[in-house]
Amino acid sequence: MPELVKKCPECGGINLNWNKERGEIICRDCGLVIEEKMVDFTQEWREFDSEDGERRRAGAPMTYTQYDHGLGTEVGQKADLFKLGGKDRNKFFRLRKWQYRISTAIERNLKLALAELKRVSSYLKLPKSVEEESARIYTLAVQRGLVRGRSMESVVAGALYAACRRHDVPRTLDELSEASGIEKKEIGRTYRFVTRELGITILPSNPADYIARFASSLKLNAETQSNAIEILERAQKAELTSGRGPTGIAAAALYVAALLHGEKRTQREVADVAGVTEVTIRNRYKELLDELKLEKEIKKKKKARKKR
DNA sequence: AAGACGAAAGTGGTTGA
DNA sequence: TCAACAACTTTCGTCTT
Repeated sequence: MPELVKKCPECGGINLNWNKERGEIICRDCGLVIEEKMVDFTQEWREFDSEDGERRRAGAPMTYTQYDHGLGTEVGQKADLFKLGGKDRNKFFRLRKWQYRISTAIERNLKLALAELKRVSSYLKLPKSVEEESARIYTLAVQRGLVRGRSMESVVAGALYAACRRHDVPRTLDELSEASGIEKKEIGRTYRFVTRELGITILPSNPADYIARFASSLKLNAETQSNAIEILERAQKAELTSGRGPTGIAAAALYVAALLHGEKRTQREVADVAGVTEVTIRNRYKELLDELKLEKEIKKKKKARKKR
């Protein structure tokens, strides 16, 4: 936990939960997401085998976010020139030419793409692990020639979207779209294409993964939030969730939970943060009421309000 | 007047013949 | 490759608070 944040600015509670993977600090008392999208400060050593503890002294960790995996060697250093005699100097130029040739179109493409990837990733403040994963996916995509016929940016966005999903830090297509400037449709298309071609299996994202983020932007308290998750679990048991958009379900669960806790939000407000329409919320909401027998509770609430 | 509700038509994607 | 289909959106009129 970084030292900067010790208390929750909302309720003053010190019971904070730092979720490194998601880059979030969540107040257990009031549910406020204090440092959403915070960068992950932990180092990534996972490229190394842990059997040999000394190994980490061998250099910086290999990383996919450097276009040559951080292992590149420059042949063209000027200082070396003066150490060489005439013959060797020819050799030097030959080597340099060779080096130039192998820095193929692929590598140049990668260099550009990874710059773009970093840009978008930092705009969304995604954890390093996700950035790494998406860089890996993009690299594979380039090697398989999947970028041909598609814009580099859209493939980058697709890779990021996939990586987010794999790490259970889902971002909506809308968010990716805003960050990358690529149309939602296009991102979805390349995302599907790339994952299919690379044989990457991605489970449908869990609606619960969206709750914390949505609840935070709606400024709902922790009780409401955990209630929403509870509703979600019941919905899953009633098989209301399969085939539906996870964001819509999450939004509806939050909407109901907010009603039940007397922190009513309009359908529009909830719809906006979840990136769905009111109609979808209504449909999910209705299903929730039907299947989970929540009508009574809602009616109770209404009566309670009338009394006042 | 704003919010909630629901019907109807349209969109983009999946599936199965 | 095409048609049927499900989920979701857009739009719009009506009812409720």
